Amino acid sequence: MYYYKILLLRSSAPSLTYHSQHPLTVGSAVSVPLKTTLKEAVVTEEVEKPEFETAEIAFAADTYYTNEQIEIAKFISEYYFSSFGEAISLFLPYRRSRSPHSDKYPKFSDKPEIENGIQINVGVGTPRPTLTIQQQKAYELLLKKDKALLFGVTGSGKTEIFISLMAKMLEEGKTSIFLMPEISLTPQMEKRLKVYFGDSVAMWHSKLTKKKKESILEGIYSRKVRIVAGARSALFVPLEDLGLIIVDEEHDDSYKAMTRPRYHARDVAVLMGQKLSAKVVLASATPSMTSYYKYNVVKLDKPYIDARKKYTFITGDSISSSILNALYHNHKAKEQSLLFLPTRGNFKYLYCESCGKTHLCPYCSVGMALHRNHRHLKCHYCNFTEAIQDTCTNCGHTPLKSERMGTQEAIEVISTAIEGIQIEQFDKDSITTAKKLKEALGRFESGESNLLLGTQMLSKGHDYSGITLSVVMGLDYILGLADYRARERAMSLLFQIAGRSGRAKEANVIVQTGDAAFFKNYLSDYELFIKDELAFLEMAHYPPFASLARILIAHKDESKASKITLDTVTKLKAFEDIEIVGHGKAPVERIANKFRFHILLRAESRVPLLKALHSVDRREIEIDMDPVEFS
DNA sequence: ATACTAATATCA
DNA sequence: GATATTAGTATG
Repeated sequence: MYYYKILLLRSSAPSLTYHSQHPLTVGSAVSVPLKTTLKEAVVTEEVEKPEFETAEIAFAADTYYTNEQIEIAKFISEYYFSSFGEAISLFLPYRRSRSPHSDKYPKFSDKPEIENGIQINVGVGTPRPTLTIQQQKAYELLLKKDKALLFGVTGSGKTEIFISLMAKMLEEGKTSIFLMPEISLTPQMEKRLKVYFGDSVAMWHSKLTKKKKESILEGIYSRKVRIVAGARSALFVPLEDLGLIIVDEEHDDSYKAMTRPRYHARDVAVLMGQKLSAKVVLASATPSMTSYYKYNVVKLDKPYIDARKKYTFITGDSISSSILNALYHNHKAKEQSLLFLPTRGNFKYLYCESCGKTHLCPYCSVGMALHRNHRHLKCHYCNFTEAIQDTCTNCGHTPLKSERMGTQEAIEVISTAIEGIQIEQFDKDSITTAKKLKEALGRFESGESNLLLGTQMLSKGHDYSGITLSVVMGLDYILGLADYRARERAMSLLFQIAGRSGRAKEANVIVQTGDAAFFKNYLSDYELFIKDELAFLEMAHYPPFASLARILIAHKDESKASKITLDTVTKLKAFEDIEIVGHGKAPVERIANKFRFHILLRAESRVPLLKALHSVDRREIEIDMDPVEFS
């Protein structure tokens, strides 16, 4: 009889011991009886016969998790504070060879052309895009590096480089993973990749049907699929001989998982590359401060000088007459426009209409939030509270504004003002399915609609070549968020949205902000912004110059939530090498009838943070390492 | 995580 | 006192 410790998938239960008639290998996927049902689990360790009675492992699947997968899952569970069962569930297991007798599953170096009698797409026939001199240079630089950040403005042709790299991998008998931040971006990319890779490429994301997933997995197992492209979850597919991981739009916060395990796909990709000796390429037109600071930067310049955009800065916070005017004239000229509004959040911040500055906490250099009950202002970091201000501390302007407009309202205003304008609403509320996305983009491309109006969704990757006018609203709101990356978020957003327009023709960009000087400074050079911002982050002790963790406490009983928060803070105070930046009610005080509190922690490096956090009782709190969301 | 059990609140 | 709701605990 053999005894094994097993861990339940998608469970935070501790490891349990079961027995088996037959020997099993560590990593094997198994099914075990627990209470009344069968559960999926993983064999993690062989052990001696224990004191207590054990149940028998029901059956072993023909799939298994590799040592590397187990190691990475261990890292994820320890670093991001999830159970191992939750972490390993991210991965899809490999499948054992179906032919146990001819058990030579040759590595590609042996005889790459034929595998189980199937001809695989290899080498010679792989078509490749023609690269410009700039692209070729970047491509060759990337080939030499284990990991690097490809920094290239929109329209500089990063995708051709990705395709060349993946083609190169294909020729070497290696596979590739290509990550993009949003499911909605996959159809467009699929079209481009299929041209070069045909059936060797498969698109993967969490919304695929079970059937579709199975069919793709079959392709992966049979080595027909050699490239998997898709959203976050594509990082965990069981590709053999992985040679390359590309993380496109690496600055995008969608790579950070918002549910447990709260991992950051970009960071896990880098770790995975290291573990599997696969190349990692991060890419963006507006790289994150962290990646720019941490990795080798390969710059990709545009083959021509981009002088096609004219920026106009206006103040205000609503759809003003100048915006309506510009939209009207563009519409009259039978041209297409784009209008951006930030997502409507739950919170309002005080800002000055005149100079654009947000009213800041005197201790934290973050925006003071106007509280729901409207009776006071509060800093979400240190809990500092003060009376509502009426006058701008920066320029003396009175009164301060706190209004914000949502997409729906904007559409009403514009369609009333401009007769006959067809507006395409482009946000999470209206674009709920791939079909709706396709239809909306289709209507816009065909010219059926004239104005694309939406939220962050507009900034992500879609190519709207015909746009000649972009209006960017609400940047002041983003600048004023209680988030140490508020400036980065506002700046990258502006660059991303501006990058969507004027690809084919000359374009106007209207930017509504009270702080035009800040944006103007950097319009022609995002790298200059990065350098200045990094200096700020270093001075203010924020990542990448410090490590952050956020603790979330949610409980139906407000006093209980408060007590857990305070107890945790007390425990953490014993650790001298970590700093409790602040604690108190979370900006969104109540979700799903639960009261929410939070604690923000900071340390020089991740090590003391992890040490302290592993010592506290984690049953009633949720730990978010390297947080990107503070609501 | 989830099933099960003990503890406690709710109600006629 | 019976039942509904919640808190606590063991699972092999």
